Amino acid sequence: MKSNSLLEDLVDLKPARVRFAPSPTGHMHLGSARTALYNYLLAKKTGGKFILRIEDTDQKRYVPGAEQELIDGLRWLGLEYDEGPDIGGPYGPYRQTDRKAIYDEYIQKLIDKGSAYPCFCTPERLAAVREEQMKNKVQPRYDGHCRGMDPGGAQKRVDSGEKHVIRFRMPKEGKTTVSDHLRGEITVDNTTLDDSVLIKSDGWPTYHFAAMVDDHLMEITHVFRGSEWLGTFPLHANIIRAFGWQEPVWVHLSVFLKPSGKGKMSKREKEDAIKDGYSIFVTGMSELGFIPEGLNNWTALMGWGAGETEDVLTLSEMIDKFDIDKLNASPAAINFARLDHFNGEHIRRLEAWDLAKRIRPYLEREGLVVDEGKLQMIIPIIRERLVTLDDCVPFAAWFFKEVATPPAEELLPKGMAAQQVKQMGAEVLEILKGLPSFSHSTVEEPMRKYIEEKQLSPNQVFGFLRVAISGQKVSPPLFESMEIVGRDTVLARVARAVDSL
RNA sequence: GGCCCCAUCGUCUAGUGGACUAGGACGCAACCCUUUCAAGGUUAUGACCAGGAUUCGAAUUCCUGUGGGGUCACCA
Repeated sequence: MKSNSLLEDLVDLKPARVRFAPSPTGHMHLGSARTALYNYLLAKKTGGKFILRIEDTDQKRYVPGAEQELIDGLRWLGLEYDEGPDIGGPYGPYRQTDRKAIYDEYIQKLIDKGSAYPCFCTPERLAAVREEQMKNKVQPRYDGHCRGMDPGGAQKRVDSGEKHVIRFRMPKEGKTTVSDHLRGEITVDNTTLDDSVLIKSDGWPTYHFAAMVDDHLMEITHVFRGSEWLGTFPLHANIIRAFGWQEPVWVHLSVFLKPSGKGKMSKREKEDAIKDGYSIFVTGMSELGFIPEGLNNWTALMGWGAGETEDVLTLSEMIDKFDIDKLNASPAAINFARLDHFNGEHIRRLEAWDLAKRIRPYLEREGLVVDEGKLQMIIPIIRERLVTLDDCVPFAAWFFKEVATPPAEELLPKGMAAQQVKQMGAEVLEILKGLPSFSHSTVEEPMRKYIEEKQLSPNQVFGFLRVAISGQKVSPPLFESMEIVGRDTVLARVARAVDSL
């Protein structure tokens, strides 16, 4: 519920305890990155705590290495957490599989209160019931077979080791009203709610139970989660109310849609994204040359109206501006072109030494031996040309390796014959050789003078030199490049080009 | 299909009854700058889903429809 009463503003500014609670079942998705970011921003904004909790109660879906990837992803994004499985904290443990005793204790409390009950129905019976319901066009729901069982008798069967689950005893009458910070109040008829499973027959809790218990015990004040939880929101509220606990502020974030805006990313779109040089996973993004500053900025603004004008924001500016009242409830289509824009902007804002450090791996990945001094000199002439870090390869790789003699057709500027170019090259070479010093400023002037004398266009002379020296039609600015590769290399490559014509 | 959520330029968004001739950003187009590619600068195109209702006045409130999304597990 949007509110700007003074009282609620003050409440919002109390230090928040927020958590990012992923399950280690695969790669870290862009949507997760945004959820983590919003959590982080609110924690920093209010001077609160950002917590990482691993929700790994489903061993069937457990993916080895996924937890580490999550942690690495968070660190890479710059979203340091204050409490988590690998660093500990006063509310631990932070991995749900390490909290089994806690869930056992709390489910017993719920059973004792009469708000939960053991259910001995077999999966086969449940499937049959569901099938029958579907056939009769009624909504598939648990039929309450074990709901009315005598607690003492049920307990005996449990004690004897009979296989069972624990279900929530959902109120059968009335309505449940829940409140989402972005959407206001949502009221549903309790008849539409189900007696959901809280503890599975393997003894582990479901999300519904574990997350509610943990959020309470960890004193979570705000829950950011995807809108896919809206359907089970009333269930969660009822569980919390059955315990008599206080609810956190709920913020259900909208989902990311595929670029067309029609539906969420499918397998097909994920493959298309890869083909286009993008990814919907955080780790993929870093390999593709995106930087955390750019990625954070991009995801932050999908679902958040940060301001009227300035869109390029650093993490600390985001903390400054962050406001959960400004979050948007409508779904947002992924727009990779916008990511390019933010990434380029943030690359240009990096300190030269920082950019050099970040670019180096992409060059080395190409098998190049990168000289630090040279790299430093290259930064100023390529930085505004980079959209992603790996764009440095086409612009800068040639500085660090031998380049093959370009084919004649590449060497010839438009509308010039080979003989003419050969002569031009020879003349230019002579001028270059005669220069007392060799820097971008001492080279440019004589070159321009030559162009004027010969009534040539800059394109003709510079184009030839560019290809002769870099081996490419596109390069960073010519004279700065010449200075960096050095006089000897320039002379040798120009001479070689002239000879080849 | 039931239930729930959402609805402003192609996309992300600003907008909380009059300051809206609806603002910004990305993209697209044009021009300027220019040795290539960029970056930068200037300009242009471009939207309140539809219909009712409330009101002196609606992008903003309400209703209906339509469209889109989510969810209906012993997954999270």
